Amino acid sequence: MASWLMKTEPDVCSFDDIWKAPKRTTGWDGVRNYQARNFMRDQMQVGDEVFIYHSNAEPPGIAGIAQVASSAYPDPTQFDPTDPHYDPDSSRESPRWMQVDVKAVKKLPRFVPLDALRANPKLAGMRLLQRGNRLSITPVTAAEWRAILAMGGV
DNA sequence: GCCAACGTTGGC
DNA sequence: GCCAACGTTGGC
Repeated sequence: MASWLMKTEPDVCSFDDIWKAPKRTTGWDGVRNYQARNFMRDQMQVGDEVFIYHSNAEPPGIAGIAQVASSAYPDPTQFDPTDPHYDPDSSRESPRWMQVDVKAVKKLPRFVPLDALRANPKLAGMRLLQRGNRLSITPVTAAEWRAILAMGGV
């Protein structure tokens, strides 16, 4: 089983929003980056564990644990001209953008802020923390996963 | 609101 | 295929 970190802006969709959604599950739509799409399409498996990270937040950081709840399927927002993520160059015959479903599993007893992640030497190599990283979906190693769980009080 | 970093686009 | 221009991300 693989582990991942997925960024979301809590003003748009927070961990609590996923928790409160029907079946605690939401479609992870709106990804418009090929590398992130390829992670979902080619590598994610149902049951993979996911940290939900709040970006553009005060403070930014990891709020909870989720799991991948579906394999990848076409993101419907790419076909909707009224949606901000509409992509006129995509087609239903050959969809460009994919999404997975994500199910909330557990809120971390302690929110783990970005500055705490940066301060932990065990996480020095973490993809999220590398200079200039903007990727909204990144792999998490088993050691990183364990270290962050401990920081979050699990 | 600023701006560094990065991905994408499109002219050539 | 190069690369300048542009748009976006996301911490601060």
